[in-house]
Amino acid sequence: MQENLAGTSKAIWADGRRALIEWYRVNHRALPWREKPHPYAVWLCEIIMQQTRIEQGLKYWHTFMNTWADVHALASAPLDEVLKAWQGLGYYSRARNLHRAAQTIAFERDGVFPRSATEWKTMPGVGPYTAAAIASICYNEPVAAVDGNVLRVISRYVDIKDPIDRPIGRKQVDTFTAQWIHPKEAGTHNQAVMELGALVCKPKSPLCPECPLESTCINAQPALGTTPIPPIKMGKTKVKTVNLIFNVVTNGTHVWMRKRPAKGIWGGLWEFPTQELSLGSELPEQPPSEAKILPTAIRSRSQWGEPFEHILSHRRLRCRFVVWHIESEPILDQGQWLSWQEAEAKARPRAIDRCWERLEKSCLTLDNL
DNA sequence: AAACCGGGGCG
DNA sequence: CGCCCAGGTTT
Repeated sequence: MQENLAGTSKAIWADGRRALIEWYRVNHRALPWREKPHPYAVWLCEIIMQQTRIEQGLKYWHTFMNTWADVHALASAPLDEVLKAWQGLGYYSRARNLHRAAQTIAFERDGVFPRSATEWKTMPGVGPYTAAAIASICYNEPVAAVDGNVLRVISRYVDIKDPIDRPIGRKQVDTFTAQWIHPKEAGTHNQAVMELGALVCKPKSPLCPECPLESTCINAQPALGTTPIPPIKMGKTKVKTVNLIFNVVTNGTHVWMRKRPAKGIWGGLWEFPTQELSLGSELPEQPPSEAKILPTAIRSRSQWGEPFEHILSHRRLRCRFVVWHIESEPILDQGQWLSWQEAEAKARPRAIDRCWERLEKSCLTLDNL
């Protein structure tokens, strides 16, 4: 593959690069951080957009920019408020790392952003892709930003036969892009490859006839709807099924909630006390025994919510909540009483939010208890 | 090298 | 229902 970069093919890749950048200037989507790239806006955007579609992340980016206009404001905000603004986006460690990096930049670097990709990589939450993206977009440092789009586009373009989700295929993409990156317009070039992947070189049914790289692409398809072409991928880790019972303990005005530990799934978010049922067991038809969850409750009564499913990338959650109306304070391991209004203001996982919606629908919150 | 870590959208 | 998304961190 490296030898393809030498000799005659080198001129071909250069032609493709020129055509690609020209295509980008005409066809790129207008995104707010593209007009005048500022490190804060670009960094924030890159963190939010990790494993996230632009359309989904865009409103979060606006919320963050409007709420915390610069790195000092973000660094001074309570982490809980940052997590609340992040609620619903997923991968919550991104929010915690974003906040930590903001504090480093604001308090230890006096507000001075890193400049090189190498320097950016020392920030929590900033890996090889994000560091290259920021350094190239903001400073035109000639480093290749390789994301999911780039892996797909390049593996097709230079016909990589090894799985790109394994080190062997990944290395070949890195080797090519490192030499292909435009020396003077790295930011435009990187964004052009990604934009091409999003708009033209799509995972299924790529639009080869519209592609600026068609004439130099080894895998270009003559017509639409033809045989799928690389990337070759190995694989998907198996999804495990877990049964969860969310215990909504309330005395009418307040609800018992607890904050999850900072690391692990849904780190730092608030939840109802949750029981994980043993693997393979069915979701029970009857509420769990009162003694197990509310050892000291007096005169409680319970109501089932209807079962629902919540899908994560690596888990299939079969969920059900049970509402415990109690008249005395429960003794639980951790957590605290929150008014429904206070609880509403806490950052919650989507699965807990699903319970919330159903509780509201059954008029169980606030008024109608 | 593989697992973990969310949530949404689309064919 | 499987696949993918402007990936990084931990084991």
